[in-house]
Amino acid sequence: MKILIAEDDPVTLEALAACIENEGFSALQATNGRQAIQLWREKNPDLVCLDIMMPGLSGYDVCRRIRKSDREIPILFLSAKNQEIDIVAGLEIGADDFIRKPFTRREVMARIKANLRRVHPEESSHTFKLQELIVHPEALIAKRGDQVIELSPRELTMLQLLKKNEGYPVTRDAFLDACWGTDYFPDSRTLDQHISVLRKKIELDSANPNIIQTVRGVGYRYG
Amino acid sequence: MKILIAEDDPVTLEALAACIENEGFSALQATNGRQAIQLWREKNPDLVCLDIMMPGLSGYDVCRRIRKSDREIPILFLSAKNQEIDIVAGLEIGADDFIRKPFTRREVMARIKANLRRVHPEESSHTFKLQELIVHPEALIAKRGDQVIELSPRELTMLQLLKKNEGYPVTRDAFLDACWGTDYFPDSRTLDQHISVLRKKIELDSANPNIIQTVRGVGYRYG
DNA sequence: CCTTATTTTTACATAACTTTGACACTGACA
DNA sequence: TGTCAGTGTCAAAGTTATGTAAAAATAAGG
Repeated sequence: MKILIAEDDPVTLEALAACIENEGFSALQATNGRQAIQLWREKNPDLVCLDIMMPGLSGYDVCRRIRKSDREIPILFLSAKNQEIDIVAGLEIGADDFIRKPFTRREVMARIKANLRRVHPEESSHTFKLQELIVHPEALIAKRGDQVIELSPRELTMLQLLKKNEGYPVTRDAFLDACWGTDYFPDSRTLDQHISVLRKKIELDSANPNIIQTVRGVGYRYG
Repeated sequence: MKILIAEDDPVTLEALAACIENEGFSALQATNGRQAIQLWREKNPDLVCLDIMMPGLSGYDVCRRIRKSDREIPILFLSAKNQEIDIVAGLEIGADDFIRKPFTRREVMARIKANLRRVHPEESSHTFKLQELIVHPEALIAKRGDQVIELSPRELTMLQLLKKNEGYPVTRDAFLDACWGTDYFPDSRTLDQHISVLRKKIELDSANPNIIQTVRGVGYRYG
C-alpha cells in the first residue's frame, strides 16, 4: 500500500515517512507540488497527503489536478492554518480529510487508515510489521519488499502471537495453546518443525534467525 | 520508570516533578534544552516532556534531536496558553501528545500514563534493579544501559533470590533449594560454576564482582 | 477417488547448557 | 609461615533442548 506525502519542510516530511513506513506502508516523498503530481502519475499511490502551503503549486493545485483523473483516491490535507475557509475550499475541490498541525503520530496514522479503509475495506486494516517483513493477515501473505511469501493459517497465527508479545518470550505451551488449542498435544517436535519451516520462509538467513529468536528452555521471541 | 521534564520556569518544573514522583516515577529535571538532551543521553528516560518555549534550544529542537536516535520514545509537549502553536511548522510530527497550560495534575499524569502504556504495555510491574543493572523477569533479560543481557530461567531465579535477601547473605543451601529443588544435591562445584558464569554475564569486572559478593563459608550476597 | 497442500511424526544431527573433576588460589588460623 | 577448608574457573564429559530432512498421515479441493 503506497502513500504519497507532499510537504515542503524536509524534517516533517521525513518524520511522516518514518511513521508511515513503520506501519507497514510504503511512503512516496515529494517536497513540492510538481514532484507530487509526477510521483502520483508514476507510482499510482493508494492515498495522498498534501501540505497546503508549498512553494510553486499549492496542495490545492495538486488536489485539483489529481481529482481530474481520479475521483476516488483519498486525499488528506495537512494544514498549518486553522481558518474555516481552508476546509470549505478543500472540500469543494475534493479533499477527504484535514489534519491540522500540530498533529500527533497516532492521529495521522488513524486518519490515514480510516480513509484507506473507506476505499479498500478488506485490506490495510490489520497489516503489521516484523522488522522489514510486512504481514497481511487477510491475504495470508507476508512481503519483504517485492517478494511475496505465502503463509498458511497456522503460520500466520504464530506470527501474530509473536508480534503480540513483542519483546517477551512466547513459551512453547503458549504456542500450543494459541495455535493448536488447549486440548491438543502434538508430539514434541511439531512446534520446532513449524518454526523451522517458517524461518526458512521469512528469515533472510534461516541459520541465523533474526525475526524469530529461540529462548532456550522457554520458547521463542520476536524483538 | 524515568520521566524527563524540560521546563525553564523553575516553579512549574518543581511542581511537575513533584507530581511525577508522587506517582512512583522518577523525574529527571532540565531547565533548558541542552541539559534535556544531555540527561536524555545519560539517563535513558522512558518518556520526555518538553516545554516548547525555552531559552537556547527550544522544545522542538530537543524533540528533533531525540527523534534522530529514537523514534519510539513518547515525547509530550507543554505549551503556554496563548502560545502560537503553529508558528513552528516543521517538527510537530515527532510529538506524541500536547498538553496546554494551564494544566491540572490529573491531566498531566493521565496523559503521561496513557503514553507510557502505549510503549510499555505490561512492563514495569516486576522489573527490579541490582545496582545499575535492570532485570526484566518477564522478558528473561537484564539491561545495563543499552546493553541487553539474556538470562536463563535459572539465572533469573538466582538473581531474584539475591534481590529478595538484599543486604543479607544467601546460603549455599538456600540457593540449591530455591534453584534446584530440595531433593536434588549436585556435587560440590555446581553452584560455584553457575555463579561464575552469571558473574561473567552481569559484572563489569567479573574478577572483582560488585553485584554478587562472596561471603566465605556461607554463600553469596547482594548489597 | 485422486491430487495436492499441509500437518505431524520419526529419526538423527547439532547446539546449548549442566555437571563434574582437576587444579590454582585465597584467607583464616594455629 | 604452613596448613587447610572454601572458592574460582577451565575444560571435559554428560545431558537436554532444538534444528531439520524426509517419510507418513491428514485435510482440502476438485
